[in-house]
Amino acid sequence: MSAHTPSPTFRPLYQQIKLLITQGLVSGEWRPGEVIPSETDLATRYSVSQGTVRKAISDLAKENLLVRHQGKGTFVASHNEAQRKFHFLRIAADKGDHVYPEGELISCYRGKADKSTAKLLEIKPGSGILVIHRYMRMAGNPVMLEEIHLPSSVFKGLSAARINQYHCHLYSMFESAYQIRILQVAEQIKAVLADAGTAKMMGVAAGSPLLAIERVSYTYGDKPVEWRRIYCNTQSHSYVNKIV
Amino acid sequence: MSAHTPSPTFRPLYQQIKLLITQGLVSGEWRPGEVIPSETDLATRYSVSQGTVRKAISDLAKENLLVRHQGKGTFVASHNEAQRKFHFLRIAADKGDHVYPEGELISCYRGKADKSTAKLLEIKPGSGILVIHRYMRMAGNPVMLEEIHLPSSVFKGLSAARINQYHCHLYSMFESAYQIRILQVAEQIKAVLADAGTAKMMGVAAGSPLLAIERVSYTYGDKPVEWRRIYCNTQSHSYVNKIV
DNA sequence: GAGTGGTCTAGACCACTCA
DNA sequence: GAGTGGTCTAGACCACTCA
Repeated sequence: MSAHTPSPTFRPLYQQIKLLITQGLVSGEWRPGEVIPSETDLATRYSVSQGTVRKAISDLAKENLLVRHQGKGTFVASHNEAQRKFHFLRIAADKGDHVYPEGELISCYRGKADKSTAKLLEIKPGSGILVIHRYMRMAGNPVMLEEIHLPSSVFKGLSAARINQYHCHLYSMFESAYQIRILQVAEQIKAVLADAGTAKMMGVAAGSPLLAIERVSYTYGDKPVEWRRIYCNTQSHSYVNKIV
Repeated sequence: MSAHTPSPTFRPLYQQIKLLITQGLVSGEWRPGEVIPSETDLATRYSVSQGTVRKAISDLAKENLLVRHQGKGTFVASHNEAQRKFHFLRIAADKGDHVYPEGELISCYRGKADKSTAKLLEIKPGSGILVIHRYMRMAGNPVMLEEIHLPSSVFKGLSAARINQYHCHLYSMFESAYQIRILQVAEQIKAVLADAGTAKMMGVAAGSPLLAIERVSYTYGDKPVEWRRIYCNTQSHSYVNKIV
């Protein structure tokens, strides 16, 4: 690979290396939790200096695609890691320890994308989707009620059985069963009043205040692969956010 | 400055440089919006290579303390920059453009910190505090109602007049008038029902759902310098969050 | 002790800004 | 054209991990 190419096609070498490494991740050459080749190996493979590979890896680590461990190597990030479990789950009990909620599948069925769902998932209206309802329980109480929409073209063969097989850990299942890694989520949060049906399911009085969170989740290349609506009982839990 | 110092006192040079630069920011040697010396100048000043200064600056830029502009120099970050205006303000209208809300001061008075306020601000109970009430209006409507608590030991001589002088841009005022730069905020969000008084002030029916956001804001060294409670009407606005 | 990532240097050259 | 940050290299040595 040549050093600098002149403008206007100028693109730094390390960005090209980032793309090559990302391709290795997308293609599954290196899978979540696995170690990738060392910096020096990648440097010879791509015919660049170790410093250039290093910059590419640093960026990818910053973007949470890779995790570096001094002395051990660089690993493909995974939702199975402890510190990632809470990364996209910003609900915490006001008192007590930070306990990971237990998912409980309510239902899973096939349907067609309506106009707004299609727009959010960037698919054609009428395309097949999967609709999943589940509880997230904390200390046994149903703190969240979720309605999850997935494009069935991406999640082929997904069923209630498979969800339960992964103990309702959806993002881990996306990774392991479909090689879909969630990298980013965008949320819109509102305060709403619980309607009769939702209230009953969540064990609160009708008209209770709930957080209504709409989330779209993105994988490589900013491709949306999930949208969900979450109702959250904030009686004794809060949505926590840290902005730096 | 010597190259590597042996363990156990080992601390990378670039981290020491980060500290030195941060001290220049805290002391006011370089003020928000101003340019700091070039990488080569800092390298000679601190007797390290330009690469080491560069790594220190990169980190500080990543932490939003500095902003780099190729060809121009490295600048001290400021809340007056356009892209920072919305950084800590995650409320957006569901429809229409991204308009910055107008602040409207309701009241500003002195008080004493109760136990919980003291704990959040890390001051002694009974210490003097300033309490500020204000609206944040979007397109004229009071979308947010805020109750802001500041330690008076930090914000000496703060008054309604000074707040209005800065057009209710509090974080800009913190910077310009008190050299306090907000670097990080931690929020807890709940859904609540509007009580009669709050409802009246916000122009909604009593019992309407509102977001209740509790925010603690931190400056250099993770020092808390503000806590506020925000009530937000999410009828036609949302709290937006992007998690990467 | 071999292999990994982490730090640091000195030097080259490029892209961008501004006068 | 001078000055800034941005990229890239080659090489040295350090801290950490694991067998």
